Amino acid sequence: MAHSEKQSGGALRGRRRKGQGPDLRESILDAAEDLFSRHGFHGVTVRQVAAEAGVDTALIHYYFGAKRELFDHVFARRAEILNGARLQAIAAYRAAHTGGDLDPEAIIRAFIDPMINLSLTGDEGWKNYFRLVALVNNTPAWGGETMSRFFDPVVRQLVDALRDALPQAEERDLYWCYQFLTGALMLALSETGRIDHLSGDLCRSTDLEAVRARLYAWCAAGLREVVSRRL
Amino acid sequence: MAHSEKQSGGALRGRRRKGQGPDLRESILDAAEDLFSRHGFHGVTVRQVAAEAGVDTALIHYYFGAKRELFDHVFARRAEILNGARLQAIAAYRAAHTGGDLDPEAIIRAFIDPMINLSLTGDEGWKNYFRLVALVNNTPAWGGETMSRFFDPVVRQLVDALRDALPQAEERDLYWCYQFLTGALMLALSETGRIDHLSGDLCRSTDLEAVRARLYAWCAAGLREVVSRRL
DNA sequence: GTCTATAGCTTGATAGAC
DNA sequence: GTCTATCAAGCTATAGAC
Repeated sequence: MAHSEKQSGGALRGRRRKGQGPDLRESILDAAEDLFSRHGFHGVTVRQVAAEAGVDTALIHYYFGAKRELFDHVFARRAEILNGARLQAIAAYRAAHTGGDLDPEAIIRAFIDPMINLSLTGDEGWKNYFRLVALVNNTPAWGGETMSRFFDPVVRQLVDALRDALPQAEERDLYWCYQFLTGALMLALSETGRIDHLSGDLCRSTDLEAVRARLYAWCAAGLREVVSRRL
Repeated sequence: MAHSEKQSGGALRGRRRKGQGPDLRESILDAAEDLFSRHGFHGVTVRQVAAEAGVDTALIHYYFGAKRELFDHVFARRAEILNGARLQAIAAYRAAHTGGDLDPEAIIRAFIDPMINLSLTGDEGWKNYFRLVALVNNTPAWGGETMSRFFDPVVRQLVDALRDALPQAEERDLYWCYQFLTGALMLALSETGRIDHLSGDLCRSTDLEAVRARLYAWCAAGLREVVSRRL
C-alpha cells in the first residue's frame, strides 16, 4: 500500500534499466526466488535476499513493500508465462484434432511438456520457480488458496479436455486423477535429490528427460484404469 | 547437548506422567506437530508451541533443547510406529503368497494402506504428522536427506517386493514409479483443500476413502504401463 | 533510485527462584 | 519439573540524506 502507486504507475515500468547496468528489480526477484524456493517464506530474511541480490534491504521495501508482497511478486512473475505456454499447448492440440478422437495422454503431455521444457532449456530461475510452486502446493496454511488463485484456469482447461477425451468418465475421477498427477509432477520438478540417494544414483532427480519418458505413460494409464473401474 | 543426559537417561523415561495430569512432554510434541505441519519449521516460534501446549517456553528447552531438536523429536516420534506397520503389512502379504505370483497392486496397497488407516482412524495427530512429512518431502534444503534417513528402509522393502512381482522390470523404472507414487500419496495425505475448491466441492481432500478407491489402481496401472513400454 | 542509520519489535535461549 | 524474568541477537520496516 505504501508503494502501490510506484508499482502501478508507468514511470517505473516505462523506463526501467535505462540500458546501463543490471536491472536491480529483476535481480531482487531472482535472489528472492532462489532463496524462497529452498527455504520457504519464513526461512528467508529480507536481509538475505538483499545480500544475495547485492543491494540494500531498504531498496527491496522501496520496490515491493512488505516481505509478503515480495513473495507474491516472485510467485506471480513466471505464472503468466507458464500459464500462457500451457494454455497454448492444450489449445494447439485441440485445434489439431477437431472432430477426431482426443488422446488423454497427448492432453497430459500438452499440460506438462511446457513445464519440463522450461525447466530444461530455460534459465536456472525456472528450476527455482518450480521448486517454489511445489513448496506452495504442499503448504496447508495458504498453499491451496494460492495455487488455486494462480493456476485453476489452466487446470480447468486440462480437465475440460480430458472430459472431452473421456466422455464416459465420472467428473470426480477426473479431479482425483489431476491431484495424483500434480503431486507426482511437482515432486519431480522440485528435484529434491531423494531419488538419487534412494536408488544409489541409478536415477538422478535432475534428469527430467527420464521423468518425461515415464510420467505421461504413468498418468495416462492410471487415468484410463481409474475411469474404467467405475463403469 | 545441554539436555542429552536427560533425554537418554532413564530417570525421565522411567517414571513419566506418574498418573496425575496430562503428560506435558507429549503435549508439547502434539502442539509442535500441529503447528510445524501447518507452517513449517521456520513458520513457528517456540513461544507459539508453548502457548498451544499450555506451558512455558523454558520447559520446551528443558525437555528438548534447541528448536531444531524439538522438530526432530516430532518427526521421529511417529516414524517408528508407521514404519513398523508398513513393514509388517508388506511382510504379511509376502508370507501369504510364497511361491505364487505377487500382485503389484496388492504390494502397493500394503505400503499405503497403513498410512490411510492411521489418518482415518487414529487421532488427529496422525493427520498433522502426514502433513508434516509431505512438507518435508518437498523441502529441497534438507527434506531429501531427512526423508531418506527415516523412510528409506521401508521404501527398499517396497521396491524389493515390486521387483519380485515384476522381475522383467528395469531397476530404474521401479524407482521412478516410486517417486511418482510418493508424490501423489503425500499430496493426498496432506489434505490441502485445493481439490475441494477446484472441483466445486465435488471432491473433498479429507475423503481418504475416495483416495484409497483410486490411488492403488492409478499407481498399479501406471507401473504396469511404464514397465511394459521399456520391453 | 539508492544507501545509511536506526527505531521498534520478536526471536531463541538461559539463569535462577521455587 | 515448572515458572519468572531477562538478555543478546536478529528481524522487518521506515525516515531521511544524497
